[in-house]
Amino acid sequence: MPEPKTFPKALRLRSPQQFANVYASGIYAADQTLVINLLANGLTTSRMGLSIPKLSGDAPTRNKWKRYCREAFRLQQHDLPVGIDFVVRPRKGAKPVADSVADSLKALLCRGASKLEAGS
RNA sequence: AUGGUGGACCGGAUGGUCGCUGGUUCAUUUUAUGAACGAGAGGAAAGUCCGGGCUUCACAGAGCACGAUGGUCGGUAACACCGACCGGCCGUAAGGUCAGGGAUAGUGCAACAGAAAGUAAACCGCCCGCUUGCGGGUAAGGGUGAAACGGUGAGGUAAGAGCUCACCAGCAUGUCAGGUGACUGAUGUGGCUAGGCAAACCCCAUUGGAAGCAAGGCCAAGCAGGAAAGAAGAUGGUUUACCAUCCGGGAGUAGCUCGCUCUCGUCGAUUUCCGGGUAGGCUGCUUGAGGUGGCAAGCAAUUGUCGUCCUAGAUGAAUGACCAUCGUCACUUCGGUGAUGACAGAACCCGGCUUAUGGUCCACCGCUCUC
RNA sequence: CGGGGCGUAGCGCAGCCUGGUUAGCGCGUCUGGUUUGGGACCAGAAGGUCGUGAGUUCGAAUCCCACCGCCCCGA
Repeated sequence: MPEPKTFPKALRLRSPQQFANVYASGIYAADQTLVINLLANGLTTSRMGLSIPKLSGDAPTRNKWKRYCREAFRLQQHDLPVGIDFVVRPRKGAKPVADSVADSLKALLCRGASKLEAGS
């Protein structure tokens, strides 16, 4: 029986306070596609927040970013490190492509998790 | 076939798997979780350029100021929108386009050139006089300019001139006919010339209260106040606390004045400055000038009536990903292969306008060729 | 949702309100002079769709309208 690949509200960051905490940690990882800020949350699951600025493009383009990021997290969530709050934002100038977003998310989270352990 | 003009429509369809948002029902039931069912971006959702609905501000009352609109008639909840018609301009035409009221209400503007740029004016020229350079007459001719105070002909004269006359153009004004009207057609009179720019100020007519769903209403939670400035009282009723009138101060009526409302008059309204708390939930929130089909009225915009349908409500913010079949397009070795797009994403809701953009169809016009 | 401002030479600005004759100023660039050479200095030159498109006017950077881009406020 495979684990359910859902994405309810409990797996999202929803308040300005949560976002501020993540940014305050100062730990991040980046590549050609994405930039991710991380913070250990002490829970058994990871939670994702999205920050798509106006510079990323017009409204349809920003929607694409959000949907690709959510899809990437939903489908891969059981292969990713747990107990992390993180905020995803697109790299300046990058184009929203589904495959590269998924690869980038996984690689950056693994890298960020090891950084968190090293820091603590 | 080719070039053009105007208009209408569409914005892929069906099924499956995994997700997301909110709705209804059921189950567990403290929050919540699960299951089933059915719903889930646009023609422009955009720009925010107009007009409304709705809500609040307490009165929306007057005058001034400020803004908007500007052919006529109609449509509409309303408009700067739409329809029909009238007039000017552009186009061979189909058609397009126009802030399209007023220049004898007033003030103003016109560089350079040119003699002169607006109650006209004499540079050259023409004519007369005296005389070798001036005085007078003259707007027919030259030249300048975007624009120069009507055109043609005849009379007239020293030379000329609407100086006079005829016709034409144009202006003002009256009558008749048609039209609801803008206006059109015909005709008379006047005086011979009145120029352009009001997207220059302005005048005229019509019209506009302001702010916006972060409006507004309800609930929960939470905190701490301090400093400075600061007006004028009087009379009457009279159970020393209120009421009434006058006077004065302040606030509101997002410009000013009046008016109106509220409030205070030393036990201190109010204003300014510093500091402190909250940034949660519910509601407004989707059934509406609503869509769609028939019939009727109207040239049309649109309206009436009957039937039928219920069709997004998010809030770190849903509407997505993959697969199959069909459709469409491109390439093609006719087996297939590839693409499935362009502009673009609801945030209180409608009516328009503007801008962006892929395609299909229809009607009409010009030219050439063929039958 | 509401309000305001800007766009002119490579850069920073003026001119716009009140339309007109060659669209100016500073820095920078180029050429020449001066110097052994450079800098500084002196002389001269080049460089402009006035954001885009329509309109009003004889004439538009200027007035009017629409659009594009950028910036800043308020709730």
